Amino acid sequence: MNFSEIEKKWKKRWFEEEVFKTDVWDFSKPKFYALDMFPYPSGVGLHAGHVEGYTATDVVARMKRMQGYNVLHPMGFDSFGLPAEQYAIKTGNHPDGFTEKNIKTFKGQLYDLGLSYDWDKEIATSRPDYYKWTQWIFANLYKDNLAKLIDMPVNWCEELGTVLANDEIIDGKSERGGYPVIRKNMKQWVIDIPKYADELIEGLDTIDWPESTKEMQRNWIGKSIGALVTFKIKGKNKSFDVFTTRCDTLFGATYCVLAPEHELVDLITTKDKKQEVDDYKKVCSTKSDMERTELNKDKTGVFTGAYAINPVNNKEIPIWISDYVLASYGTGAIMAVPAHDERDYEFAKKFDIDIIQVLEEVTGKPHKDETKKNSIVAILYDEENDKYLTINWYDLGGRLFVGGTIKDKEKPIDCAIREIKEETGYVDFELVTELPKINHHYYAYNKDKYFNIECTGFVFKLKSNKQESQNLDEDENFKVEWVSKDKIDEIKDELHHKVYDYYINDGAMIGDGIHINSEFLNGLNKEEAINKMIDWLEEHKVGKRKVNYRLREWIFARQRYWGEPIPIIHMEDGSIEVLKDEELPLILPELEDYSPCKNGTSPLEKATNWVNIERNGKKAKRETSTMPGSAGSSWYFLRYIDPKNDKEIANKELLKHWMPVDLYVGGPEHAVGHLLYSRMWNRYLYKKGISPVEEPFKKLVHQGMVLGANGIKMGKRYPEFSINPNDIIREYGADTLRFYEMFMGPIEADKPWNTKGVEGAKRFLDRVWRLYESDKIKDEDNKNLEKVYNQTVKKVTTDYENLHFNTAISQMMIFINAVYKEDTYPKKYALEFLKLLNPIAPFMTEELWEKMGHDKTIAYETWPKYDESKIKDETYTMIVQVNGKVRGKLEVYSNTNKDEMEKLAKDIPNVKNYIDGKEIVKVIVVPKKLVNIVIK
RNA sequence: GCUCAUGUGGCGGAAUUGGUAGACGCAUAGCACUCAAAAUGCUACGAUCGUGAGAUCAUGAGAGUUCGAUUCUCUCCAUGAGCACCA
Repeated sequence: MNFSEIEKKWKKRWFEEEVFKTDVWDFSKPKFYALDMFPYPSGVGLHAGHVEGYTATDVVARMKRMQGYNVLHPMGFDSFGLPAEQYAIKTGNHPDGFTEKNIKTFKGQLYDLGLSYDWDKEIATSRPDYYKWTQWIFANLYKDNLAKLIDMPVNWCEELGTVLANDEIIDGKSERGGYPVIRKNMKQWVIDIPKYADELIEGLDTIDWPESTKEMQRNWIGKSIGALVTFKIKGKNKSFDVFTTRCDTLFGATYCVLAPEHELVDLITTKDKKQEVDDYKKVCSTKSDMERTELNKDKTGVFTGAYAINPVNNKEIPIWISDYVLASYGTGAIMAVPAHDERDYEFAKKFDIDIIQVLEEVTGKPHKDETKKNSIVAILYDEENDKYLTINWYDLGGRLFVGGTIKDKEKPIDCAIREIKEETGYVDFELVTELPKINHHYYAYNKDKYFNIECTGFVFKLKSNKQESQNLDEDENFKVEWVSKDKIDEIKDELHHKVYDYYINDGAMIGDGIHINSEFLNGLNKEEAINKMIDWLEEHKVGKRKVNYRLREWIFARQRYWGEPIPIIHMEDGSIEVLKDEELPLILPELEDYSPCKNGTSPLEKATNWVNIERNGKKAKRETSTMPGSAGSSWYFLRYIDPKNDKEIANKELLKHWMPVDLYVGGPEHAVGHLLYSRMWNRYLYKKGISPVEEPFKKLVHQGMVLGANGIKMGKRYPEFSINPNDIIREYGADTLRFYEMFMGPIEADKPWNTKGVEGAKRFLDRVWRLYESDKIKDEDNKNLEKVYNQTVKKVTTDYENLHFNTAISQMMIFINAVYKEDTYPKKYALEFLKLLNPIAPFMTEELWEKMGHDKTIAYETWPKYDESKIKDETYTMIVQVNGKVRGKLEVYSNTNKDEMEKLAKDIPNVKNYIDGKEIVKVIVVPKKLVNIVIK
């Protein structure tokens, strides 16, 4: 097979005859919209990962055409971006030329791959006839108050000279280039995406997307339900709100923290603390995000000297400032409950602030007749020998720590000291820490009684071995033993074990339990208490239910040249005007020098004639920021439907017919960026009556990464293991490349490249080719192939539908292997098989189709059908198990009933060996599958 | 730390309303064709024991549910992705 000749021939024919051109106005057939994430046209060209994703949609698109769908399968280019800009800076040439040249290269490669795109629908985000509408959408967002200019802290990258969005930052460094990013206050254009937060979460339930991607979007939006609580400031007629998800722990709030940037800080700080507070604020402001998170896990903060009033009990609690509270989340202020929050616990420990437990964990099972009592569990640790003091009760309860019941009016700590002395005789030790109380239910066999105890745990350190005589009751019959850590596992008692857990994990009690020290909440669990507290807060007008989101405004301005100009004019009087529809597109001006301005303003500042204009007889300046890369890609799926329309985004009737996208394939790296922004813009356009659907992408699939032959990501690091699709096409042909990439494994998985596998793919396609050149193809039937043929049609069809290309291919291999074993290959099967293979190997199947006497393309032939009755067998292999292990197989008729199956099974010699002389306990018969005989 | 995904032969992978583990391919070995090689066609191919029939073990580790678990539950380990002081 001369693949390069064949591929050349068919590329030419498909192009000249416009075989894949879609008439979008043809509504007579059902529609199918198969979309790829369009590439950024870099100079490097396509990589192996593109090939996989693009081939996948192409296979489905080709099958759908044959199934009678009108298929829209377009491609375009996300052509604004940094590399073109950097090229422009370096050479002084306009980035447009560079971009269009790269687009040409890309298109050539996409043609070479045999992808059945309708190039009539091509778009590029950097072309004015496209970005006119990006600007139009922005103008409308502005008019609808969803695009705003606000003063806000932003991620500023000095080296790139621009502001970055959160998803453009990785580990505190810029995604492109890896430069440091700091926080800085700037006037910024933002899109108010949080307004759509709830809808964007709810919409996820209606679409067929990978669960992990949906989850990522949910986390990114970060909805949390809680309450706003108002705290008054002592001695001042002021108050502040805090956001909390745990208002049930309000009785345990022992201090409050404001973010250093909080507006109230200066107003409430007392004179004596002013210097300290100012110093701290200064330190925080110079810290970058990275320093605040990565390098500074250790809590810092200062006391303001002011006190807040806890609204539930009117207690005065100190107000601190600390950078562990973020100005940008919630209200920039928190109530701290150190007993039940890790961070507050750490902070309180460091600054010696009160810790009040208001929730205790429940262990054991409650019983209706319980006796209440208070008790202690004491852990005594001998640091010198790294051993713990335990008491071994042997059969009467196993190994335990020291424990005991608190007597009347005794303090828990005194009880613990007394019990250690009485039970073990040790007297010289000191308290290390007191652990959270536990609410424990248990049954005491020796007393035949149910108890409910509130138990306090203590940890002591042994100071010396000094020992006095024990003071034991008669029934106290045990051995005192010092044991090392690994022996602690012998402690099976739930209560004692829990106490030890608290000791090991030293920290706040985060889990659920019942409330204590909380007046009207006492005895309630977390959920009940939260609801009751919110009711109480609302009733007393000191708080209310509140939902908070992690999602922030989408920063929509970049200080770069190569992006859509923002269609905004700043008037001399400070007012803002938005360009009218007929003024669009606002075209990027050409520059002498495309490099960024030193002072951090956009390169467009240099286009003075363009910037400084007169409007309505007054002086005015154009906005010089441009839009981020994700602007043009947030709506392109709408434009493909009607790309040349200069009156509107796209014709409404066409949109109504073609949306939503039926299949969208692209890399998982866009899980939150592009895929969230697109959903928001589409939702906005839906509300404007432009997009006909709430969700633009009905089904989404992520292709995995194609790794180098070493199993490591391809790239600059290991160029020797990198694969260039061009080379593969030249050496093996596009059909082989497509076939191999589809056969590698599941589309979503990361898979290493294997050149031997490519050769195997080529070998199979050659094998098919030879079969069609052989004289086996005859105009007669071959019953032997009937079953496997129908199975193959069925499996390939459903597997393509579900994007399981690897198993579809393996079925086609099974079919071809079967044909090779036969002397005749019925012509009708031979023709139908070409259709099955065509979506994956379009070039050679077109050629073979033609060789078999057709002058029209195979692309619109009718997809093969299968006959279910031909797949079903008259017989099947019945499995016979004894105690779940396969001991025999038997070919039986499909209509064999249960009794017969059992009888036949028992007659198999090997089975007999196992069951003879044994008692048969049970026989499980699964019709059409197996018989399992259970013996004793 | 949190969330999610994944873990099966020498390798890529198949099989999940729980029912023959390893389809298909790669690699390897053997046979045929050939003067020979390549190509091609056919055969074998998880491990261990056994001449064989067959047996035992085996789907990251450990437990559990079940007549039966790669598939369900719990705990742990490893890898990958995302989030990361989000109150």
